[in-house]
Amino acid sequence: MKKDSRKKATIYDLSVLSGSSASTVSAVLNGTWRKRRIKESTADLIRNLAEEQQYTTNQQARGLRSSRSGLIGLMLPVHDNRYFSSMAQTFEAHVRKRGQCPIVVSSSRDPEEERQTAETLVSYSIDELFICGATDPDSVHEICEAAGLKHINIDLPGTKVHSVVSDNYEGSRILTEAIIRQFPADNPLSSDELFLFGGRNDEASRERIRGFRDVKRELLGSDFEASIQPTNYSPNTARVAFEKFFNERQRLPRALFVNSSINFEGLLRFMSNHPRELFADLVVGCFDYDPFASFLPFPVLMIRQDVEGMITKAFELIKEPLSTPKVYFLRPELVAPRTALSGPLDGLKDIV
Amino acid sequence: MKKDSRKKATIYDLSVLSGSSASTVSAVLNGTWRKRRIKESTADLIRNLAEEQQYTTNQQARGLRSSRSGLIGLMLPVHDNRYFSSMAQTFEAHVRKRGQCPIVVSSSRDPEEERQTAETLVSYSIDELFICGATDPDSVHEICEAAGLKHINIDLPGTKVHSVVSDNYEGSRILTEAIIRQFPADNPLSSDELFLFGGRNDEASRERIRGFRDVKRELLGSDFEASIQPTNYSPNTARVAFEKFFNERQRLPRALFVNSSINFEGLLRFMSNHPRELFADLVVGCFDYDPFASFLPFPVLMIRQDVEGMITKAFELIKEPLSTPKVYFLRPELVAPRTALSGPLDGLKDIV
DNA sequence: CTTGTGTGCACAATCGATGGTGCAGAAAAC
DNA sequence: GTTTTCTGCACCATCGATTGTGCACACAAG
Repeated sequence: MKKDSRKKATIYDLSVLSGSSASTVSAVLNGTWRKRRIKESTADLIRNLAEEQQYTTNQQARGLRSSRSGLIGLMLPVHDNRYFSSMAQTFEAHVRKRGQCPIVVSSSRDPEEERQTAETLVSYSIDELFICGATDPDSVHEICEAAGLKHINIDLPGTKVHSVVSDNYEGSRILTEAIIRQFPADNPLSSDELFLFGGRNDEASRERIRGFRDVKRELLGSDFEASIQPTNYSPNTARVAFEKFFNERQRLPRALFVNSSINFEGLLRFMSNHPRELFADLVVGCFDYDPFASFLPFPVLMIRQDVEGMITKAFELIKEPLSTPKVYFLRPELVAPRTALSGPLDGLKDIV
Repeated sequence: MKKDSRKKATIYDLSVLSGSSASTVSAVLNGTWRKRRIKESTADLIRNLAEEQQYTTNQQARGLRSSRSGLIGLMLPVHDNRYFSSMAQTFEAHVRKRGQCPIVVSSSRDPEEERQTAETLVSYSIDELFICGATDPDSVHEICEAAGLKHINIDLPGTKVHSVVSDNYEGSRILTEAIIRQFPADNPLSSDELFLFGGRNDEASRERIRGFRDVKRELLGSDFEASIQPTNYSPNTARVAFEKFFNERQRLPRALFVNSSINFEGLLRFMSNHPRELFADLVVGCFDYDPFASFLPFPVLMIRQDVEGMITKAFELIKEPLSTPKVYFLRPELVAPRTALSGPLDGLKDIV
């Protein structure tokens, strides 16, 4: 029987019902009651009433008082992509395990939007912020710093706090080498037949390009300026780049290093305008893993970044007092063509 | 010059600095100052100070007082899937446009977790809740109702408030028919060669199954009980179902209707254990669109649900006073094989 | 010079929880 | 029987904003 079934019960309601003070109710319900020497029986009474009244604590009030909220934020560039959505999925599982509330927000890789998003999150007194793939992590840092908000960089490193990123150089080397080895000895790939499309001037792309170039030089003897075709992380810009390439030479390279599944979608758009024969002998390496992409008609070598590892490491590091900011590298994994890996969804129990 | 550059400025700080009262500062900063007949010059002064002090309003305090938070929630089954992640992406764009803060949370299709998630969101006084793909929307409704929280169902309908869902029956008919027409007249598909895998006993699956059966009977003359193989929304359960089918008959059906891209991942897992020749003549229809899936080696017909339309409609409906709960159907779209559609990411400005 | 009408703002209660402090009564020590 | 030590809890300020109310002063009307 709620007094007013319309509005939520507060500790004051329970205080009246139980005959104790609001502070006693509060202590009982937030677990500090032993410290306050509340009788077991009083606690029981209050807990029962709370149950009966369907009491839940008002987190805004609690947060206001304690300047903490129980919210843990993850800032992503975008949602709609298997890499970032698995990041979100994995992040949520970790936060839930700690009994807190995950809040995932995207900021479109726009530095201004990143800052605004951070400001917004700060204004809700979130407890920690995981900054994933931010274009300008350091200015997000300033905002967090000013608010005394713990934070950490994932995927793209910053210089002000610890970062957890993929070992993009090594991953890129592995991928580039695998692409090259995909070709038979009697008809090997030559340097001018392997191009990298996608990415932009961020740390990840730079490292991948470096790995790509190094391996090309080591295994194919040389590289050349035009083998890198940055397109930004946009499907459409990538599509345009492929079209342009194709229009100029009437063919695609024999092998492509595609710098993210988002750019790979640009290749798909290109493909939809061209006959499938054009891709019969193509070999693609993609820095990112997408299960469907792995089964395309041509060999697709993929790099799966260690999302679970990054999140785990980030959770460890975020609580550490900041010494000098370090960057932790996690080695990503090469995924052979036609491979369906399990993902964060497999951790969920099957509901029938 | 902040007084204490460490802690955030409050209206009281600005009140001291400006020589006005806190209520004046508050009114100026939240826009109600004209109503309160504050002088333009006072307002200017305060706004400048706010800027200077990098004031941002504490949303917890504001929310506590006004029992609103500016947070708009979206509850998803899972993140890691193109359908739901595009839902999140689209939702965010809409919420941002309204100047509010999106918060996206997943609840694993677990009714208990759905309820808990709803409780949590309620305790943060979120302003509206979009319930997407919930297993038990009606008990989430109870929670929202009790808290006076506006809410709406998306993707899977409830009976207590308005719902916006795909026209699954019609979509399924379109898809089934397209699968059948994919086969040539001289070697047409027969009823016993077309199976539906995936889904479970939810409204969407039931409607899709109904459409599937109706079209089979209309175009192929008959249907049979075993043509439906529910597997739950789990990649692995789907894989097992395919394995079982294959072990029993040493082949796959000529054509498959796969009831969600999640189940399609189960087919991928099956594929990775079998030679590609096995799939040379396969035709797959999938209820969900994924750009990479569309380019697999065999023809993949896909249904793209109108995410943008659903979100838009949901935003319209959620503010309407509740008459009798209605279900709004949005017709999904058939996507031909090898089609790369643009998505919510294309709306973002290109940052270089 | 008084009454009336605006203008421009300050005051104070309030939202719901937290946590420091203090106090009454019981039990234990002397 | 008095003093000390525990128990068990109540009181109250506080977090930072919002908002209804009221008041002082200026100016116009009568």
